[in-house]
Amino acid sequence: MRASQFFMPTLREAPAEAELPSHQLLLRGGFIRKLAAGVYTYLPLGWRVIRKIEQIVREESDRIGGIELFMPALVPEELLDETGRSKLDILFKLKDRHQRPFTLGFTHEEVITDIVRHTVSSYRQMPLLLYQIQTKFRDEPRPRGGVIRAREFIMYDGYSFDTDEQALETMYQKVRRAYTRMFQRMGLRTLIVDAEAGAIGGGSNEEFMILADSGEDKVLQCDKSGYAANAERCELPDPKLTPPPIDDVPPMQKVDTPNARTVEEVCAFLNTTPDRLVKTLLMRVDGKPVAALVRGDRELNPYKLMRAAGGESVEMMDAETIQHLTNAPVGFAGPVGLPPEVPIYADYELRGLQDFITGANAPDAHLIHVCWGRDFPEPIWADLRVAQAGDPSPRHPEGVLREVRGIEVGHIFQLGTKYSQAMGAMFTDADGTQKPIIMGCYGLGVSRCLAAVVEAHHDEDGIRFPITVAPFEVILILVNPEDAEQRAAAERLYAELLALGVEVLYDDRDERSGVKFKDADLIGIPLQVVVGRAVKDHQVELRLRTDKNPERLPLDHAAQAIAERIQAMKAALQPTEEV
RNA sequence: CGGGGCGUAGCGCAGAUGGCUAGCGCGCCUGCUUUGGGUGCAGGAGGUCCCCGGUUCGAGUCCGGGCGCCCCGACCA
Repeated sequence: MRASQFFMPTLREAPAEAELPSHQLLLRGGFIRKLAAGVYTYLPLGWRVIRKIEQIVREESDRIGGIELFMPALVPEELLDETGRSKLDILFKLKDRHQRPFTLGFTHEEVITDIVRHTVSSYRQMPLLLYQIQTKFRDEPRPRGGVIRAREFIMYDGYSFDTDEQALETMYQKVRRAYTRMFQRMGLRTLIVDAEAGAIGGGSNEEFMILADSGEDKVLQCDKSGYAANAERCELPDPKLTPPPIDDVPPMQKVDTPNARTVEEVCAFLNTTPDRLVKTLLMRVDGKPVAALVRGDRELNPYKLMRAAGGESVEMMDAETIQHLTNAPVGFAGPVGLPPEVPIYADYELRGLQDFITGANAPDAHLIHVCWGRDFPEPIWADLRVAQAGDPSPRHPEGVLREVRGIEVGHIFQLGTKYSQAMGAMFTDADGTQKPIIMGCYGLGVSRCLAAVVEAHHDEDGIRFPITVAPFEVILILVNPEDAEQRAAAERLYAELLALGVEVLYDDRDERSGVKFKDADLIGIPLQVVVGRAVKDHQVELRLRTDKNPERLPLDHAAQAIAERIQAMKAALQPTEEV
């Protein structure tokens, strides 16, 4: 491609709207352009990278037997009614001319399950792995960081169908290895972490994170074992604390705490510290009221409560019900005197705490000298609090959790029968019985990977693309277009590189050399070939975007040498993981 | 949805206390110049000052309402 004929509007200054390096560089380099919040055009350079990423994802999916198809972006809302997901607030909704409600596809479990329930009826038709690469629509509450979190974005989504849990596990592990290979090929070093399933649901699931300080997700990593988990999922061990003796604890006593609702306010009022307080959170698990106790300086992880209570959904209780249950406004709930039908769960840590302060279930009042087992029944002990850096590892006795930040680029799920059950996707097994199909689903953010690659590979001059996803492999810089000798050499080398199948961007623009060098660095092409003054010696210069020391090549052999160099650079990104 | 910030030329910005033809840098166009890291000189084009309403002799500037965008948090596949 000749740069003079190409469309690459680079910017000297970064637009003020961009803060993350990847966002700034993609904008400046002419890879993307914003149309609305979280809605982006992929300009030619960006689109070339997207297509490279897609191709890697395709090849690795096909390698493990995946079959590509393409589903509609328009999804009838009633299909999502079957699983209850039509209620999700991130859906873009619209109506057709007959006022029939549609949504724009945000993920396609229902659509693929609809196809499969009408076409797969025998165990002989499985295992099956179907996938697509398609634009997804999610009306995110807060789009962020350019294409990192967009409202319209390109996603790979794969769906597997198996006859039993064992087969699903085999499939899941295959996809997991394929993902590892995909990211390796893109030059992304990923960390696989345990995760929350969110709106997708189902059983065990893992996220692929690339580590970056700008990442949205908090990841906790054990420094002794290989355990790593999204902070929202991270388990904590039962410290097996011995309850302190309560013989000398004075009787429970009600004290007035006017307008003191938050932990800070109560502590200030009673002149104590948050670790002497026990917070009582009233929640609903599968719609039923549940109380959760955590220490005042801790945070409840609602998903942990949900799992401890054996439920599938969890939400905060509304203020009205809290008022009704506790006879007090929000802020004064406590475990003492709750209706017996409200089960009380408490974090493991509280087993080692007695003589604490809680809400009194009365307006403007708290209780002091409270003891569990004495003033209210012994609660159900469970791991309930949000893990944080410095907490003990759940997998190693001496391990400590450390916090890192990550960008989630992939998420894989063992769904089980969540969708097949809800939508009636059944098959006949070898023994003639009807069973629900066992599903898995696998998402990978293609457009997010574009940003992630830049986030992981840049310096102060611009992007440093790994050769496997670079928009071009080589940029051929003609220093002085007026110089006939240079021009002839560049034209010749350009033709030779094209003939060898090299993806080359030939900067033949009528610009000063400085502009060309700056642009070359900015857009991050991994190999720069400079046709300049060395032409007098029948030589050109080859330099790497990552190492500016030039190497001189004789013009006659330059094309071949460059092609070989590209092969070597690609080989270095070949995945090590086998499937 | 809560908190903070911003909206003036394609991009980055300046335009106290209301006042004349609304500025600067970059980019763009023309000519010359220059050709190994965003060259220099000269000339030029380009604006519903986010929108609506109000106050005023007069509003980019003040007031009211709205919209858009960014950041932090909540949320998140």
